[in-house]
Amino acid sequence: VDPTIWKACAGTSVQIPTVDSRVYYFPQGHAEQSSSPPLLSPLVSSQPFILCRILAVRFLANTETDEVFAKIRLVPIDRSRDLHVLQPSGTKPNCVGDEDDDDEEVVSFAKILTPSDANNGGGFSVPRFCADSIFPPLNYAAEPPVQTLSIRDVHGMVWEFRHIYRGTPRRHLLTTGWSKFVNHKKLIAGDSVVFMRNRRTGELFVGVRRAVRSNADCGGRGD
Amino acid sequence: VDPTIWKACAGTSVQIPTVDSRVYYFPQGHAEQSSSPPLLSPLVSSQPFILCRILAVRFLANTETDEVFAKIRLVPIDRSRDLHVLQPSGTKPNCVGDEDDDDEEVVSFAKILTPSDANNGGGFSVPRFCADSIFPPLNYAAEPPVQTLSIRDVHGMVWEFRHIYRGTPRRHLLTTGWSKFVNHKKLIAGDSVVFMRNRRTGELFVGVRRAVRSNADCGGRGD
DNA sequence: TTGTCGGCCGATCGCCGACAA
DNA sequence: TTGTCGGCGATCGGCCGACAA
Repeated sequence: VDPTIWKACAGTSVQIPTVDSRVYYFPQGHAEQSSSPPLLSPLVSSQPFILCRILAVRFLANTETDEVFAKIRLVPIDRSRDLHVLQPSGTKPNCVGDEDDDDEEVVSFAKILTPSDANNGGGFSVPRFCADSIFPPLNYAAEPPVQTLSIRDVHGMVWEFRHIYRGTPRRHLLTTGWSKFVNHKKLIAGDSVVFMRNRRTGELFVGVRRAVRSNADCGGRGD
Repeated sequence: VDPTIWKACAGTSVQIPTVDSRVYYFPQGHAEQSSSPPLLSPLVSSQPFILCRILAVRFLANTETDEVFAKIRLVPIDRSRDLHVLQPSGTKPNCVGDEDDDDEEVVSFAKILTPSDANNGGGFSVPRFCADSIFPPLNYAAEPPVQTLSIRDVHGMVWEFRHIYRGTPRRHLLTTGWSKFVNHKKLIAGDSVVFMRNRRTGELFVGVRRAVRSNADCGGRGD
């Protein structure tokens, strides 16, 4: 996944350290968060934290859920032992050297899906700011102003959406194509979509953030 | 899976040897047919065939495809080494001692699905013989004669079908419920369904046989 | 006897403006 | 500005008899 798109999908609360920077690795925290706890030697897991150098960072996305995550390869600074570490998105090692490398070549906008966006007649209310700053300008002379957007997801798959400006009062909507997207990505109210535009090329991208579900939200809906 | 139901699903061309009978095990054939070739010691795989005794037979069904298969545990007769062997349905070891244990407590009928059965308006043409010999008799005094059949698949899941006798000329059809079954089992024209009735209890069962697809049939339809 | 077709009816999908928060 | 609602037209699923193989 392109790192800039990846960062826009992950959001600004996620900071990934750069290669060669130094971080503290917390074995305990890694074991608690990982679905498949890492195999660590007792020597490693007995330490509360270990100063490491970052060898490599890979920006990835889950094939099924579209959720972004990074694989960060660490090497202890006082030892030569090599570790593979899976770093869940939304968390980060405590960075010692933190470099902000924001070139802002991608502008993005995120919206939490309302029940109407996720459930009802297959439409999406586009906030005015998103339509103005992300989508190509409509021809407002036309009646109604309408265009078809081709938007790439993190896998490179292209989705088409009918973008129309209508209703009284006027508002921006995504209609045809939206419902298929929601169903395919299994989005529900509370999840977020992220629309992005590359400032240079004008290319559009769409990402997905799943809502953090508390146990209470998980009832019913077994399939 | 109940062995009698299993056998009806597999069809008469499949013969599974009984426990304690002796068979020849062909390592080469096993390796060629298995999707995950067995790990065999060179001593075993270098032999063309090995006389074995059958320790245990388990009748199973694939959770996704409903296809039946058996796990047969063998032990070489001249050695004490123990092997786990997956026996694909539709093939069999060459039986030395073959016992036919058919008590015929289940009567079955198989039909290859026509395009109309699989694709069109959600109906299934029930061959007269199947309706007469497998399904409970309809009340032909009613207009139209109709009943709801509750039929169990190999996993024990119950499916409901509306069985009606109508049209000119009259014929047996499965209507409501059939389409859901076809979609859930991902059946296409050329596949078969097997209807079974337990003579003693009258209980109904339904099984599925996938058509053997040549490479030419596999084009398109990627999902 | 049974495979396929066109007709037709009802359910669902999804686009729409109205309205209010 | 935008979330939700009811209306309604188009589409689709699926039940039907006709007809022919």
